[in-house]
Amino acid sequence: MKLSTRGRYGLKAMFDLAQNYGSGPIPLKSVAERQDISEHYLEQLISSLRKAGLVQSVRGAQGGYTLTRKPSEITVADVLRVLEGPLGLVDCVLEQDAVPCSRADDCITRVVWEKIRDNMIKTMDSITLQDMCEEAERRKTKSGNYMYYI
Amino acid sequence: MKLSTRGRYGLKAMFDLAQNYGSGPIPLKSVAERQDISEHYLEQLISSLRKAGLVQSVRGAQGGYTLTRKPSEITVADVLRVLEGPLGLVDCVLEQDAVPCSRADDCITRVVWEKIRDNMIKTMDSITLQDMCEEAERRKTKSGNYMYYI
DNA sequence: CCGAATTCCTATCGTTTTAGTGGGTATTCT
DNA sequence: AGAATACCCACTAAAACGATAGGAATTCGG
Repeated sequence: MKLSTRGRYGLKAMFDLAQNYGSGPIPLKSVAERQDISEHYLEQLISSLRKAGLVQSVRGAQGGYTLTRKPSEITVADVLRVLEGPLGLVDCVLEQDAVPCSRADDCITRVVWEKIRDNMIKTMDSITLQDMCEEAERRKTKSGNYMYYI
Repeated sequence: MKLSTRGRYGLKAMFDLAQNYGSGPIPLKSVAERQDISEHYLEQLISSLRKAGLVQSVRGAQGGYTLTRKPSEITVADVLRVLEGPLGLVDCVLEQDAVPCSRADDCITRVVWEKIRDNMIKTMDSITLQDMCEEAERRKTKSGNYMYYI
């Protein structure tokens, strides 16, 4: 029931771009270093994100990636859908292209998976990259205050 | 982000035992047939469930498995914990034995995974095998009524 | 105009996990 | 005795995972 590294790394990268939103294109190398991810592997993930329209790229020296929308307009669900595929814990209740099982009509476990999926999506939809940046800000402030006490 | 067949088949099997709760030991063969699962494979799953104390077995002819608690006292989360391991979408926020990452202190994505985990568990904790049996009952009744209209 | 920085692309690969199957032994009921 | 059942350990084919390899194309700065 684990997320793959695609989703984990991808969200980290998107969060990084959100934190640097407004500073022009961010080279992937710096994202990879800050987030401690293999740059080459991250390339593949960001490629998916670009094709999905969540980021845009500038090629050549001084190039890099930027979010195509404001951090407040990109949710965790948006990112995970691109990198992990349609959301849902089992194939028969995916948001998109669900693969129905033979006994879909009277399958009770299916009802369970649907409930879990809906709750999961609700949570993922409710968190934006902006929220994550604000949380990071709060923490920075906290530890900043802490410094004054030393 | 998919559940493995362990969790899927296991919940089906537990639901089957719940529907037959009170009818003495249910042979695995019949569960496997009704739920359309390889009996030999299901053996391995039920073995985990037995060791975890969710079912008990009676050996020999006319033997089989029964739930150790009432269906109302077994939740979906109970079953999935046994078959899928500690709940959580990423290793660093598992309920049990979480594997902290290097930057656990200021990892913001971690906060996101925690929220998702908590919501998922809340949902899974709220659904019992009893609930599933009642849902099945409702459907049976419905299709029964439907027959009268033809 | 050159060279460094960067995105972009396709292929390959070792490891781990998954979803079983095989081939039995032990126990209990009829 | 014989059938039905639980129980156990090993094995395996296929898929998924998490990269790595090796470059081509583009763009900026000096």
